[in-house]
Amino acid sequence: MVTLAEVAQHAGVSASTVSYVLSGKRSISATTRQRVEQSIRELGYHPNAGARALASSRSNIVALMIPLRTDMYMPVMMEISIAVATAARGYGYDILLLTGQEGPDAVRRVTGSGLADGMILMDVQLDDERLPLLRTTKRPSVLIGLPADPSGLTCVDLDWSATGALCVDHLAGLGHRDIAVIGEAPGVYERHTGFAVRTLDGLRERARELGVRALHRPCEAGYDALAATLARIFDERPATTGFVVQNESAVEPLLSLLRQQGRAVPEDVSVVAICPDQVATQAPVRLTSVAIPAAEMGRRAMEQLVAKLEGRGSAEVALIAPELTVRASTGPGQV
Amino acid sequence: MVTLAEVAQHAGVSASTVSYVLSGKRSISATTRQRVEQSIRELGYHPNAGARALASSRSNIVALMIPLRTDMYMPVMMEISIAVATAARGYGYDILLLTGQEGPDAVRRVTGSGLADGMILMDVQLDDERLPLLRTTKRPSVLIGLPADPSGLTCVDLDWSATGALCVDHLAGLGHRDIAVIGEAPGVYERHTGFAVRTLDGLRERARELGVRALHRPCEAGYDALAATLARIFDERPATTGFVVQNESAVEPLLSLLRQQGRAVPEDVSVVAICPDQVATQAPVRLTSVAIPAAEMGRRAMEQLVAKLEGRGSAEVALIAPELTVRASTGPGQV
DNA sequence: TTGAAAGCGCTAACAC
DNA sequence: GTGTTAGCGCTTTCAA
Repeated sequence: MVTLAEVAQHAGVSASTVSYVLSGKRSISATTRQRVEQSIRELGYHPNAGARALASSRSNIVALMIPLRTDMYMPVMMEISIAVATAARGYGYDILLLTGQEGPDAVRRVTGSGLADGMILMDVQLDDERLPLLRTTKRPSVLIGLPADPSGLTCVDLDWSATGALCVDHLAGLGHRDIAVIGEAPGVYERHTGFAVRTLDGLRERARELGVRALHRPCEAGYDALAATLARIFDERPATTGFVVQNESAVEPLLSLLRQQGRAVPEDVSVVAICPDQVATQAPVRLTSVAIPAAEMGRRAMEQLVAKLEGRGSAEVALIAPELTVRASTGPGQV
Repeated sequence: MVTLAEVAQHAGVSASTVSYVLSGKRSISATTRQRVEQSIRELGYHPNAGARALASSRSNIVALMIPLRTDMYMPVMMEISIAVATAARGYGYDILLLTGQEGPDAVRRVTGSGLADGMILMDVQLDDERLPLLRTTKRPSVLIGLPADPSGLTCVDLDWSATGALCVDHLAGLGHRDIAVIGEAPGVYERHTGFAVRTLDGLRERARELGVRALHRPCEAGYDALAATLARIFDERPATTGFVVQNESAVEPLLSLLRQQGRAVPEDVSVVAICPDQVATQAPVRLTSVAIPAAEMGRRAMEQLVAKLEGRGSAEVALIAPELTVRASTGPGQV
């Protein structure tokens, strides 16, 4: 293993000079720099991460806590993770992957050991049990998601409440008066997962304002579960002409079933989805949808974290405005 | 920040004693151990990761390289990652998440800096450019996937070749003579991704042995792409009665289209899928399928890696035998 | 069963 | 612009 001292000797300079060439923390003459860089290349030197972390008390690692659950839509989680990791490398950080299984203990462990300089948390619940810890730790953190009380925390999230409202706006604007919401699995609401609850709240409030009826039904993954849910909906509200779907695994089954039942989309029934664009555009009917900007969320979370790590930036909530793209699944309701 | 020295002082013992209590590498009297553990708890001590890594030259971190691409089925990647991370914690390791974007350089960086003690690589191509490096590095690694030449490497994978053969066996056994294979996106084959190529090879060979005709068509994600692919297949081989699908995003569209065309599954046409059980059981027709044992692959990869890290275990290929579960999507072919 | 002490490789004062 | 050096907090001989 090549050490900094060996590089220094090879280049005929002192250890600190090599260190400063690497960090750029003080000016170095062009010739010295070149000599050092040459030696580094020739010897194949790589700075030792542990020694660096010990001496500088910075690991250049950021922890990312992902959910362990299987009722969340994995591609979105994955896209966020990849965006975080990619952005992190751009700032010189690596990502430590933590699953939610350790819960708050993981925060303590990572934070206490100096393993990571900061952390990003996904799958935030309204009353998340990790929050008290985050507020007291000196290590910076960023949430992807918005808890009930974000005070003292930095959060990045889609504005889910506005997303719900936007869906109603669109359908109501087209003349739909009876809307059904096909939601995430029941467990998601039972855990008080922020995005699902807020979407519903925003949607219901706007519906009330506009005098539209909104019926919400959670739905497990799979064709059969959706079939049952759909049957119940038409049973309770036969006049339903508009659907809002916030459940990726329900999208295809829904379209398929409506078709089988002879309900044409968008002539008889309109569907708005809250899902990644990829899902919306790959469905049998191109779906009018509010996109989930997974990559942007990941990227912005990392940006915020770096700002905090560098002493800039502070506790704040950054909500991304939802955008609804009209495609082929929505049309006029009753005239 | 609490240090080991402070704990030692508080407990009235030497630093080395505290260290040995923590590592268990030498016997400690019960009373001493209790005193030390008490102090650790009272002071809220967490060993510093950097110092540990520096002194022991082991970071207790394992790198996991995941693909950056979006044409792989994310839920499987995610499930593998979670299984790896979960297993890792059980062995006292944390996971460093690397995306494929840095390519071989990531291997060099992580390996050279001592950031990770070993690594696990996903999305392995037959002629993967990272392999030469892995063979020469002293740091242990495990591939999830099987390259063309696995010599000197440790690999864990589903036996994809046997998987392909198994699908043909099943369909041929039911009397189908004309089989169509709906595969992954073209790019997956163009990159020579191991699992896709091997599945196809195994399938074709068995088809030849059994005198069955097999037509392979790659397929991009999405409803429209599948519709085009399906049309071509029936155009070229109108007598096709059996399908093998190795493309999760094609499953629902396929069933939906067959239904629309009046081809009943399994009465007119049989479908075997190669996909996670979750996909197979949630489809509108419960699919006969060969499961992708994502969690098992992740767990076993981590097991192998730990074995190598501890000096046990060595280069070897561990193939998981495929299992075909008969469900409702396959039935007798022409009589 | 325990202690003392020499590093591990790097960073960042502090000197010049 | 560059060199010297004192740690960073832990592991692990060596010695008792």
